[in-house]
This record gives sequence, structure tokens and C-alpha cells, in this order.
Amino acid sequence: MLKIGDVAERSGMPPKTIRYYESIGLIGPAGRLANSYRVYDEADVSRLRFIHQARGLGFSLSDVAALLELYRDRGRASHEVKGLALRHVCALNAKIDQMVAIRDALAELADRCHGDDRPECPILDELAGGG
Amino acid sequence: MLKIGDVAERSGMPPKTIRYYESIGLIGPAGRLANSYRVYDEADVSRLRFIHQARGLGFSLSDVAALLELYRDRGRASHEVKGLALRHVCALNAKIDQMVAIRDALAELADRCHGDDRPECPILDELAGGG
DNA sequence: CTTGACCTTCCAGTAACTGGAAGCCCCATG
DNA sequence: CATGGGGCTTCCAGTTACTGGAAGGTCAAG
Repeated sequence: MLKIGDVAERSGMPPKTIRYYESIGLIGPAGRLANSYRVYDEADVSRLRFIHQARGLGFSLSDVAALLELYRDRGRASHEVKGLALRHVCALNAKIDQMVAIRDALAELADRCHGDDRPECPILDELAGGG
Repeated sequence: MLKIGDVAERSGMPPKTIRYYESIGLIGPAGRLANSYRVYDEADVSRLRFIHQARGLGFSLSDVAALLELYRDRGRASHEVKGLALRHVCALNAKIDQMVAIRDALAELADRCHGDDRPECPILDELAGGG
């Protein structure tokens, strides 16, 4: 018989997060003991681990919900999962490109800034539209 | 005499955002007309443009507040600005590295998934801890 | 009996807006 | 003069995915 702290440790996320997932319906309501403590079993640990892995790969909670659905459905078509994954890869690529562009622009500005005690600063000049 | 829609257009952000910035104290309270409409001048447009540029470079609002402070201070030392910028570049690099790692892991999984009508799927297997 | 580690619930806050409702103001048209 | 449309005002709520904290119940050990 596992309590929330046990599954928390085994799945790698804090008890608060598990309660939160239950509160938003990502996982079903846990069983309860007479003292109202939540009870879990091994299948719950698996599901939570699954969620933890998916979150670690950057899937949103709604993506995770979809993945759990596909996971549960033993007859799913793998292209559905692959589609989800590839869409996520695309979104990641877009974000990465954007962040790289920002980083490069900022690094270049910082490079041009003396960084001494004088007030002249190309970074502020650029922000002020002086560029 | 500029109203909020005018400065919105000239600075590139929606009126809602400008009101929001005022509400959190990032910019001072705008002057008001008799009908309670906000009034702005060219200096306000410059400040808002500055904010818009800084946000575009990914600075957080608290960073932007610090930058505005430095911008206002004609005697600031450029190393303060450069420090802020470089810290931000570091944070960006960390995030980029993380996202790249996630993307690569996911792309590799997707690559190994047939993506057909059969249920076998290395992505789900991995999420379930089967890898 | 008390201490400490659990567990429970609920409320609030995070970042940075964004959408929407309800209502006032102003100009132009018919 | 009425009316319609757009812009302005305020405030409230929702977004994402938790996280912190308060107030209080439970249980085993010393």
C-alpha cells in the first residue's frame, strides 16, 4: 500500500504535483484510506512515471493527456504518437531558432560595449532605437 | 497630443499592454484629459519603444525596469548594462542547450517510430520507462 | 505525552499579458 | 437629433504548471 509520499519518491515528482494533477483531472482520483490519506498501487506509479518522462521531454500537460490516452489504448496507431512528437519537435525548433537569434543579437551588442565606468553603451543606444 | 491608441501604434504594442505596464508601475501614471483618457508625449513613445525593444531581446520585465533605470541615469557605468546583458545571454544559453537536448532526444525517438497503423511505438515505450 | 514527519484542504502567487463585459465619449452620417 | 461605430475607461478572469504557506488531522517512536 503506497501513500502519496511513496509514489512521489518513486515517480520523481513532489506530492504537491501529484495532487495538482489529480485536481485538474490528468489522473483519476486516488483511492482513500479511512483517515482520508490517498492510496496508490504500482499501476499508478507507472502512470506517474510516464507523465514525468513526458514532461521531461517538454510535452505540455494537454499533450501528456493525449499521450496517456494513446498509451492506454493498446490498439493505437503509432503514427498518432509520432505526429504529436514531430509537432513538438517543430515547436521546439521554432523556439530554439528564436532564442538563438536573440542571444546572438544580444551577445553582439554586449561585445561592442566597453563595460567600463563610462556611460557610453551601445546596448542602451540600440534599445533606444539609436541603431 | 497622443492618446493610448496613438502611442500603441507608434511603439508597437497594444493599448492593453501599455495600461498593464502602468498598472504594475513599470511606467509612471499617464496624464489624463478631462474625459479621463490617458495622454502621452514623444518622451513616452521613446520609453515605450525602449521597453518594446528590450522585451524583444527577451529581457524580463524586472530586467527592463533595471534597464530603464540605467537608461534614465545619464551617468551610469556601461559595465552595469553589459553585466545585465551577459547574464541574460548565459540564461539564454542554458535554456537553448536544454531545449536542444530535448529536441534531439525526441527527434531520435520519432525517427525510430514507424508511424504507421500498427500500435508498436518506441516513443511510448520510452515514456513508459521501457528504454 | 510530546515531538516530528506525514497527510489533508484551501488560498495565493508566480510571468506577462490577453479576452471579455459593461459602460462612457466623440465624430459622422442620415 | 438620433444612431452607429470606434476608441476609451475599469475590473475580473483565464492562461501554464506548478509552488509556498497556513491551519489542522494522524501516526509511530521515545
